[in-house]
Amino acid sequence: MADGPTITTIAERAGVSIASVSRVLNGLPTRQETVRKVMAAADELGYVRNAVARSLKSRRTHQVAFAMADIGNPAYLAMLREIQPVLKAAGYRLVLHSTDAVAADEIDVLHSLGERYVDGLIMSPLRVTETHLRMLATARAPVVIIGSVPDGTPVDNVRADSRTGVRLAIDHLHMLGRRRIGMVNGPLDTVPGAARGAAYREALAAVGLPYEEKLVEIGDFYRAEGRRAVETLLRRVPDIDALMCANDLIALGALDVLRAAGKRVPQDVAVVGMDDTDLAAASWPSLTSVSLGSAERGKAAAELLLDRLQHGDREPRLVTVLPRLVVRASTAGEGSEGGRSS
Amino acid sequence: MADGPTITTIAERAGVSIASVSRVLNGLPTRQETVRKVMAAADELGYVRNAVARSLKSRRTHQVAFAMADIGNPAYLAMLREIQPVLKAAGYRLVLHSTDAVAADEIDVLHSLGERYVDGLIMSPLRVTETHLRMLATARAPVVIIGSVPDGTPVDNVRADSRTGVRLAIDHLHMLGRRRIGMVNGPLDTVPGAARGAAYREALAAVGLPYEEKLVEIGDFYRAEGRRAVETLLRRVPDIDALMCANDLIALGALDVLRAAGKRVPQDVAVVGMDDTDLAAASWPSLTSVSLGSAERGKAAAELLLDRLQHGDREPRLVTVLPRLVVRASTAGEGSEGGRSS
DNA sequence: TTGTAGGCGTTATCAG
DNA sequence: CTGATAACGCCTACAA
Repeated sequence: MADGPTITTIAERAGVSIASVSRVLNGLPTRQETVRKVMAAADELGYVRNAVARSLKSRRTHQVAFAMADIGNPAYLAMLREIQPVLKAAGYRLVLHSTDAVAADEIDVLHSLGERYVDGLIMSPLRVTETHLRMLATARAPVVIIGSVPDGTPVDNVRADSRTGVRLAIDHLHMLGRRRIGMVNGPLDTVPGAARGAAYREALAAVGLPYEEKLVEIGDFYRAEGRRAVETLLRRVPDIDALMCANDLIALGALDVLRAAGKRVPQDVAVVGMDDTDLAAASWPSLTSVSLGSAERGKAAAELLLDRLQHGDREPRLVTVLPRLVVRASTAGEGSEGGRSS
Repeated sequence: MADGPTITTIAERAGVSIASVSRVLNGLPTRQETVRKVMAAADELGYVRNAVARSLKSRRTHQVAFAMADIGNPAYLAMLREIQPVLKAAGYRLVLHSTDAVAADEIDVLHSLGERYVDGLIMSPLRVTETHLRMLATARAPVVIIGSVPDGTPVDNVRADSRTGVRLAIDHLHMLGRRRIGMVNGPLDTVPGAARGAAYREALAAVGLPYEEKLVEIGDFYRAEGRRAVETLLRRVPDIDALMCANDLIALGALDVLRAAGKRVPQDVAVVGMDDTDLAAASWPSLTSVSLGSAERGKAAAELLLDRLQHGDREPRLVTVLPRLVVRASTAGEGSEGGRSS
């Protein structure tokens, strides 16, 4: 752990100037003899370039940050799994932030962009405040937002279409004959919470079902909250026959509660989740879920960012990923597993 | 995205020297009037410290790297979930690497430590080669290894005890009356593969069962490989009555195949996984699994590293995390879920 | 082809 | 208390 050699050390050892060392190290035209001497010295000393000094000079860190709302949510991990290799292939390191959906932490990340320790940022905020927008407008490095931002915000944006997603789920449940379809949502002041709540209402209308407040319960996007919410809902509407859950974690909480209450899934109550995470396929019974394309969104975000890092300014771009209903046992019964329809 | 202000910009604006600006920004004793002027200028300009320049000078980046073998394996994600908050709380950023268990990539990470873009490294190698050891011995920043390294390697080390873990599982299966207990392992040239293979043999001996080669199948630590291996095993030994799988992904693959083959779990074949990932609790049937304490190991690793970053040199330390058998439906039958015993 | 020197943005030393 | 000034390690004109 001794202090490492620098180009100065090498220069002395090889009996040349630091400029020559730098040239050799960067493959610039140099006399063979000099190249040899420098390489030899570098090898013997076990020289490794100092990335920090290099960044200071070049104004590029070859690092990109990914700020996710909740590192414990497999939907974000699915994004991470796609983002990482794309960046790695392009020679970028990935710096991770978990903001726990705390707006202040997100602002913090945005702020720290100014510190220039990364060349760009991919961010997935749950709430988008005025402050977010102001900071995005003045960010000192390219930002890609996974989630929705108002039109005109000068950043690249990758969106899910949870509205259509909810619609697919409700149609499915309706076709299965369900008529008392409840919704377990996350906070309404979050972007996804608001979108999914509105979509639920719309989708019910589309199939001719009335919207009833008693069928809706708001919690948070975690499994424990899902349990709590479904307990409440079940007490209020004992004969509820379907549950549209705003994400898979909530849906798993629902399965827990239903099992404990002796309700059969899907015979008594059908359950649909959202995000189609690994957990959906592995749960018991396996969970019908609306895929919002977490993986695709992650990949698209990484590619948008890379493109901007490489080709600089251009119009902000918007990518929308289409949802897909993945039908499994929690709505389709024992027999049919893994069927897919769009 | 214009070029940001530097302390020089501020100095000009405030009519003081850059030295004074630096002092104010770092809270060193300064005249009130100067403080005011500098802060005002900094605010107006929206100044943010340049982390790169700061690192060059201070020789600290406040970044730590985590190199995991497979970002798609929930066991590593469980570690990540613990590591991240610990580092964050201490003011460190986390840089992520996924090496996909390719030794060359791991060497690469170790090598890039010399670039000094991080202050330390947590690494979880599947294979430990001579080169690994040589590089660990000369690493230019503190390294914590999650996994086993030979005694005497000058790094902090957090270990699981998969030997005892396998033993717990085999005892459990034996007590349930299983006598043809197969093993689906990962590559034997990996540290965990070797350990678990040997442990299986030992554990069988301990309960008085013979070791039979036909009961063992080697694949890789992925679900698809688990499927393949179990298909082979099932063809070779149709009346096998239990499967010890080297991790949860393999075990899920086993469940897939058994279901397709019309075998009931656990009545016909009992299945045990390892790592006790989220997937184990959520699978169908839920999976009995040996917890090797992924979360605890991650946390311990982060704490060891922080401690070393803060208190410098000391003897390398070894932390061993104890395994725990988590019994679920895949061995205990429909009725009993989530029981725990050590 | 090579070396000298300046600068990237900070921090820290040392006179004033 | 403040202002020059010299590092930190590297890259790159520019001059030799």
